[in-house]
Amino acid sequence: MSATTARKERERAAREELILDHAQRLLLRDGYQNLNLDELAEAVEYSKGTLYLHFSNKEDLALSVATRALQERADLFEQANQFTGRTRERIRAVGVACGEFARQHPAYFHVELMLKSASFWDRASEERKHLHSLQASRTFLSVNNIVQEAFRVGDISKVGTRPEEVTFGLVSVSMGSHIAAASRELAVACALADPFAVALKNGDIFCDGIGWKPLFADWDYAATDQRIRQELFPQATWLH
Amino acid sequence: MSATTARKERERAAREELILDHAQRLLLRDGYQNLNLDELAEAVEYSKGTLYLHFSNKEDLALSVATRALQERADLFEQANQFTGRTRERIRAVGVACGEFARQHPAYFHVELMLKSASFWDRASEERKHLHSLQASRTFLSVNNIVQEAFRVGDISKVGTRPEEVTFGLVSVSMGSHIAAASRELAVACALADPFAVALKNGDIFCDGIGWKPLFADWDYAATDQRIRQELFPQATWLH
Amino acid sequence: MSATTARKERERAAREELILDHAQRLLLRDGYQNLNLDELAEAVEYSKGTLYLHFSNKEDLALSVATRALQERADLFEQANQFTGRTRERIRAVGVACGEFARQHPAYFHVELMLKSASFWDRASEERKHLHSLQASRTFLSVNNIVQEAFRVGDISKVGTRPEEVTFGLVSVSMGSHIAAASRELAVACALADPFAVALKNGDIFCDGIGWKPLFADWDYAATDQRIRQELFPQATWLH
Amino acid sequence: MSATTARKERERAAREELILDHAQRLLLRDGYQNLNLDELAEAVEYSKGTLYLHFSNKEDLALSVATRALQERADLFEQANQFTGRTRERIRAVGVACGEFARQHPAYFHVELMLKSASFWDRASEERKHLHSLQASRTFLSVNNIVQEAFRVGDISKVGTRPEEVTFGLVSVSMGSHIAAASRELAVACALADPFAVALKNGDIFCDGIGWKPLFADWDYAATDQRIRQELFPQATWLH
DNA sequence: CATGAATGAGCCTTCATTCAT
DNA sequence: TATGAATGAAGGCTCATTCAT
Repeated sequence: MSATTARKERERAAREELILDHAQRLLLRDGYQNLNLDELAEAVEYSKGTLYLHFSNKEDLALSVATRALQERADLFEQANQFTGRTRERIRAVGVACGEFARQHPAYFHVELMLKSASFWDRASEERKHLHSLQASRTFLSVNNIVQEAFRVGDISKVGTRPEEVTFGLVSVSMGSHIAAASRELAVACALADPFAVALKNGDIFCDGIGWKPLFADWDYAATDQRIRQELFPQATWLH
Repeated sequence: MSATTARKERERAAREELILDHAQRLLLRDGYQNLNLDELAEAVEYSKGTLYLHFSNKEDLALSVATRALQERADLFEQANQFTGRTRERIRAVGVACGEFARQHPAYFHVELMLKSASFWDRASEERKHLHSLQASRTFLSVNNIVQEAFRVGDISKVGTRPEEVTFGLVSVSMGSHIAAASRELAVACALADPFAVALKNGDIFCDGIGWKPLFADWDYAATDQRIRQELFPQATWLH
Repeated sequence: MSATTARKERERAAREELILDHAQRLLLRDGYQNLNLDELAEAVEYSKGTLYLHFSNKEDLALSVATRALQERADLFEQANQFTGRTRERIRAVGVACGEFARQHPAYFHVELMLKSASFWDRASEERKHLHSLQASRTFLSVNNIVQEAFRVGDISKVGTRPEEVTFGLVSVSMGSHIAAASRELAVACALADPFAVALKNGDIFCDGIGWKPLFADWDYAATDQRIRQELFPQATWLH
Repeated sequence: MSATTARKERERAAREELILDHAQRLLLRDGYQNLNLDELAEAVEYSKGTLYLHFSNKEDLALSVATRALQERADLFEQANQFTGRTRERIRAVGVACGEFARQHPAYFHVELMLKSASFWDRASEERKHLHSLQASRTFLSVNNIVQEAFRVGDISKVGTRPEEVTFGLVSVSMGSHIAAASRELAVACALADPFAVALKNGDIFCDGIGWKPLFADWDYAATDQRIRQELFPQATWLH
């Protein structure tokens, strides 16, 4: 690849990022159906035709937005996987990463749910669809690996339960908490102070429920949180 | 009211149900934005104008679909509330009711999430909006009342936790589980046998996690399930 | 005709008047195209079907409104024709009648202009169309008769001008003045105090212009006005 | 601006004129409410979407039609204002211009009246509304300036009458005559030979009526007409 | 005769996608 | 390669008219 070609490729990638940035903003504001390509083109200061040089259609574009967010999520999860300590500490690191992600992508789950619409996948390109499932796998495996390790080392000893069931439970609690927390009405009715902290707390309860050692009461998780903060998210100021 | 008027009223109500049935089907298949009133009219075999005799606009119609489902859910929850026994048995009855509901409304949570779309509530009639929040309250209170009772009688003794936080957790686990279970990919990856049973199991784990007595291991919940089945859902054949 | 039939006929006529009253009100408020038969039926407290027992379609209804107003106008004009005195006094009586009519039918000319829409006459019933032109003739002749008389007795002696041209001029001045006066912008720009008086004044100027005797300056028209008021509109309190 | 941009701009303006031409034709034939954008798009041989690249909605389009005609009218009036001579000669030039305009826009006044419909102005763009009132002012001032000059130089000496009242009268006579002349029935009843000449004649009568010197009988207005014809409308063949 | 529920053609407007330049 | 003018199908909503009761 010549130097010129390389530069052009870099410029192209940068522009794609720019498009995705604005598309994400508009998607979160308006939802998929109300995403207007005229407005997007205006926002990125490129023509509508140029958008189509990057994405073969609107579905493709939206899927890319979701995939990019999912990739970020997977990156954070894998980063959290580097955390050393007991398995429950490590799954906690993933929980913190998940919260951090939710803080940066306030309505990610709504975008994700948008993708469930059956008619959606018909028109997206195969390549984009593949990329998406790749990131989904990375996310899933990050959690599942820790759970399997927990079973292996005896931190979880629940008989009659497969690791995947625990992983599924963790995913459910996390996703459910973030979606429920995003509901103004429910958050008000329950007088939630910090909608992000609540997901972590629900995760704790779930882990205690399956007897994942060390139990919340038996360990200084405040100290663990401090380590997570220092080692994984040193730049973040939001973790208390 | 004359006999004729009464009959007409009945026919009107029946037709409204018919419209809602088909609207629900199309909503689940296509999502709100792709719901096509022409197609709906065709499906119910009434004219488009007739749809507008029942609902003042598309938003009103979709909201009615969600409200009707939510009402059914609230009915089941209140019915479950009649169940006698320990508080954890009673919350289990609600969990069973929730599973029953999910079985009958496979994608209810997606419809519910659709309503979160900001622009949605602008055009629906005040009456329909009121009806919806009414049913939402009934659902919430059904759970919250049991949780409060559990705190009162000492079945839950977790310090530093308010009843509403527990309720919020239960809602999160339940909703998260049903949404996650509806995701084909995840269900396959986790090799879930029964997607509805998993929500109940996650609920058990969560309740154990907060130390809601009697814990799962300390009680014959199979017997409780049998009572629930007999007393609340005698007609249902799906409870194992 | 039996007594019962007669009573029914009276009731029918009364209802038709009621319909026309409300239709006129709605026509002036909304214009023809925005006239809504649902709203009209609601207003008259009869069903939409009943409207169609009186009028074969919407055009027919609107034409009837216009015809009824025109008939009132023709009645007033013929009444004014009874006024005794010089021909110019008599045409003044018609002018006063015209102003009185305009006061009672603030936007009559707009309704009349509405009827000019070419496509309008296609669907109205022949009978209604005939009735309309009948009233139009009565109006025209009321004016034209006086003008012819003025030529005959020498009150107008303009050579090279036919009576019909004068009549046409009078109609133009009157209609133009009332329409122009109904235009807020123009009325404000010209600082018009009394939009109805201005039509009369323009008529005076026009009559003076053709030398219709006695000229405005040569006669006590204030006294004439008083007579018109007493003899033709004794009940009206608005004539100054 | 590059040559290409300039050419595109020209083409755009030309197409806008084309749209307005057909829109005007359809408006006069069908009225505003019956103006069908499908038919218009068909007529101009551009797509409906293209219409919306020029006009933001139907109201905007119709207003533009009216404004364009009004602008032409204002241009003619200001051109007539250049005419030199006695004030009454100059107002006659405006009258001739008005007749010329009416000849080219047979039903202009109906379009103008259409704009009076209350609901009309709600949706048109501010810019178009501003343009319209601008042209309306130009038209009004063209007449009013001459009238004021006539008062100033003593050509009109009618006491107790403000210039604006005279202007209002002239507008009324002119508008009324053109509207009345457009009415087939009335024109036939009055056996009008030339419906455009009659407006001029009514204007003469009105001017004589207020004593605007030189009176019609005291001046060779045929010669004035000839000068108007030569100086203002040399290309027109219709002035007799 | 009177009703009013039901109809369905019709219309304005939007916006994803294309393609000539 | 990048553009943006042009497209035209699609969809929500209205309302005059009909007709079974």
